[in-house]
Amino acid sequence: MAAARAATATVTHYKAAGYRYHTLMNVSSKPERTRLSAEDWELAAMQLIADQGVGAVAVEALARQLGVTKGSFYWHFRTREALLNATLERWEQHGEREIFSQIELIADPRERLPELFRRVAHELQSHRVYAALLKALDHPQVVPVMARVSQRRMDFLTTAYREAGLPPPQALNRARLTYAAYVGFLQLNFTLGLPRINHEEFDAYVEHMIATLIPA
Amino acid sequence: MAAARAATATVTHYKAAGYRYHTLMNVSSKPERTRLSAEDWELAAMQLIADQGVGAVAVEALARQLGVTKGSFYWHFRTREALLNATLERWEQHGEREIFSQIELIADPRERLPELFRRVAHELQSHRVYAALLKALDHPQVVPVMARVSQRRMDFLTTAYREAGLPPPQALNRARLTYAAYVGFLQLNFTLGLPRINHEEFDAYVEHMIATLIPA
DNA sequence: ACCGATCCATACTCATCCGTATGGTTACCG
DNA sequence: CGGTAACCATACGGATGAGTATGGATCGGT
Repeated sequence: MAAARAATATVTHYKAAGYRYHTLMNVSSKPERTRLSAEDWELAAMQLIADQGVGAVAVEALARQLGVTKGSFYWHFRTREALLNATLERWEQHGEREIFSQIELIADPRERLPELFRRVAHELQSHRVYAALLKALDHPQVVPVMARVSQRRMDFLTTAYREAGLPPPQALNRARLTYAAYVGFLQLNFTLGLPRINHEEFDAYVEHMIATLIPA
Repeated sequence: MAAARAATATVTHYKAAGYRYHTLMNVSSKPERTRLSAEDWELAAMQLIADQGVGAVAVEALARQLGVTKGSFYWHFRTREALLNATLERWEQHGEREIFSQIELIADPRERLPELFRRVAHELQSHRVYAALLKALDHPQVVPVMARVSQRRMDFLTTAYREAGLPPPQALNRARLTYAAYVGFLQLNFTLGLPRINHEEFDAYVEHMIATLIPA
């Protein structure tokens, strides 16, 4: 009765850099399962959030996807809520280093903002979790996380605009405008699929953003 | 056994202008129920969407709020999906006339955009449904509606920017940027509650938007 | 080789919510 | 005033998903 296990196989870990690797690529042979850890559940949950939103994080569905049953889950986590919190916290930690570490290496403050825009624009796959979390703000667990993350990013933008020459009050408003444009863009694209903008036109849009929002 | 009826009373119809009026304001007296129509259910659903999102539209919850039972609902609608579709369609119809009818009366194209910005900014209560619908784009029923509405608004913005003097390609990109800023602003405010911006500072932000996005 | 700790499967309970069936009540019309 | 259609209540069935109980399997250390 231990069949129906290698059914849904493709796991494709979210940034599985350096983690334990027991993804099963084979089609219908032995599942070659390793035992799972709490981390595995969190990563799978994160992937699920990116693909289908926070609401899709159900323990039985996750268990099927990982090739186990609920029994495993409730050993690692006390409740579904606990998994969500752990996953969100992991995302918050991991996500901070993603952009800021790279950007702060750019010496010239004038070049920092355009470069930030271009990089963010071309790394969209990494922002799918953020977009999914935006749509889940009615869920009380995600609100504080998103509030912290958004605040930090806004602060970053504000100082960047100041360093680019804007007087403080304008810098704050420009940061608000920029961040709102970023958030809105996420929504209007890979959640709503507005007239699927193509590559070169997208680049033109990014350059237009830079020209409009960043002071010469 | 017909008690537990005047429990949840406050209905506060969404724009109940000219509709049948059987909202019960009294606290604990007779509910003075009139019989319901399909329209009543749609309005209540719309209110619920604005308050708690699309996912909260459950027929038994709605029935409780309206002081009836499911039996009523399934007389007016074949299914829950049907109610959602009807509600969304009603919103789409009703929402179109809301802004455009007023704005197109403004003769000078140069004044049209700033005026649009100011009005939209001060009528935020009316955009709560739109914000809730943005968070429900994983729900297949809302996607086509939002696609149509967003496309129409984008087109409106694009021609407005052209009339304000921008060359066509720039006008399109500026419209994209503006609309993204609008959408993002909705998210970051009454779903996420970022540092609750106050009134005068908010006006300053709107003027900053106008100065930044609208060509002199 | 054994044994305790770790990990997982099976089989439940319980709550929620959509939808159906059916009979009762209220309004309206001739 | 009587009857038909519109409206609603009650009581189901069935599906889903969270959480619990408990015993079996597996791993690591000694």
